Amino acid sequence: MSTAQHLRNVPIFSDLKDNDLNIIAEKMVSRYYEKGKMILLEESQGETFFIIKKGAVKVTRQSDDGREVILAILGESDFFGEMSLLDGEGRSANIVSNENAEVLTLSRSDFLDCLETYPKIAIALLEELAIRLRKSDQHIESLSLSDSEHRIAITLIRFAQELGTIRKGEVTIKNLPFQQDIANMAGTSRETVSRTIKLLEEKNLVKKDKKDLIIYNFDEFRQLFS
Amino acid sequence: MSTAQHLRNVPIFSDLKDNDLNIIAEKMVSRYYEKGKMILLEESQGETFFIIKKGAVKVTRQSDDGREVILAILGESDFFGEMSLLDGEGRSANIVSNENAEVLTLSRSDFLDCLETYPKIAIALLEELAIRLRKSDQHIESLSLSDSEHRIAITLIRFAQELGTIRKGEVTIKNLPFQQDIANMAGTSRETVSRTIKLLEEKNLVKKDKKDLIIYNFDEFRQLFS
DNA sequence: TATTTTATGTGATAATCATCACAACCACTT
DNA sequence: AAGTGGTTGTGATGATTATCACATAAAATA
Repeated sequence: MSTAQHLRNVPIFSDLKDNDLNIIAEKMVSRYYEKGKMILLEESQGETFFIIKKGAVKVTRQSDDGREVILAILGESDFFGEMSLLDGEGRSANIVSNENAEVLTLSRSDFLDCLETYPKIAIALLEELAIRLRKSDQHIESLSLSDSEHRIAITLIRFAQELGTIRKGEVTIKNLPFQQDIANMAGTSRETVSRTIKLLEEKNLVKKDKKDLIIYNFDEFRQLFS
Repeated sequence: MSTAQHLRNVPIFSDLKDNDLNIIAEKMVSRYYEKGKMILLEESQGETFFIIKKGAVKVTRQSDDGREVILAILGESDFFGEMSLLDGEGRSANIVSNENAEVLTLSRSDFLDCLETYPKIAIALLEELAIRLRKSDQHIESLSLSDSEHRIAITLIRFAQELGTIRKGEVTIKNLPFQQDIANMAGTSRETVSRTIKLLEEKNLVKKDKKDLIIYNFDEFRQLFS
């Protein structure tokens, strides 16, 4: 698939004419990262905008003693790196490839030019940031007000929404992330995730199937926990 | 002061020519809210963009059982309401006036027109959303990784940055919010806030002075807790 | 297949912190 | 000055959950 065709799937570019899309596509450069590689380092200067062509990345923040929070897991057609381009501050999060990943990159100046030249892109980007802000707000609420069972359930809901496939009300999360990663998203410990998933199984709300997790009744599950 | 002059102080409008500013100013309508009034209700449809002319508002989310999280406290020249205008979703937060407040409002269509007509506004707005997203990320990190003392200290730092005045490294937060509000921002209980501030006083890091709070050495304080 | 590494399950224990229950305090109002 | 409503201080208690310490399982590598 050509670069332009990939861009077509990215929400912020989907409004553009083929012609304009090609112009942008030509400015983009592909890069590859092996699993576990650091793509962006916290505190470094942000000079690049990234679009995920293939694979997935983790957006994390780390404390001095090495514990990490996972702010988000991004997948194909998602983008990142825009924040420090927009406000000029340094990076505030680390980005690590979660699988072998291929990304398209755009330089700072090309990115900013795009925004000036195509107001539609700026508006679509605003929309995307609003969605992310909304998710962050929910995340903050759940960390502040919920106990660990709820926080973990909400984290599973997030995964279901981003990576799940639905079949008659039953959602299957293929390749559920490691318990440690779930814990880092839910703001709890790995052991608590283990115990809580067992608990949810005992309540007949979910079932583990090898590397997958099935939520029997997604609507009910959401009702229960959010 | 005229409406246009007020707009001049709002970051997203500050790049405009006087002429354009006046055109926008004419479309805006003033509204007043007494202390404690609900300005925007969660779940209602978002149809208006607001700029705070005078006073302050709390951005909150509430759980079924009535507990609330404070996501932010906004003051003069800050704005809100843009999220559901941008992504078309319903409101995700409540907005309550924290003091008697006066706001300027712009209708959905006028707001969206602005963005189309003046790309500079869209870009400035992107910048502002990026800053907010960054703050949210920090908030999430602190809720996930820190104990209550750190979370409360970080909340005080947020207040110091938004409402504080500096004098030779010493920051005074005038009119420190109620302990209950601090607790709702820090994701802890009112009692813990009381005990923790006492603890910080015993460590000679801060001092209470009637309704104000003084942080003796702001840089050191930040170093210690973030 | 055997071996090593990585991930998960589970009990026991201790630490943190929310909650309850008041007392004390402060700022207004009457 | 006394009363009232809202805010803050503080002890006692119990619940939740992190942490430690392994056992088990599964995956990767030799």
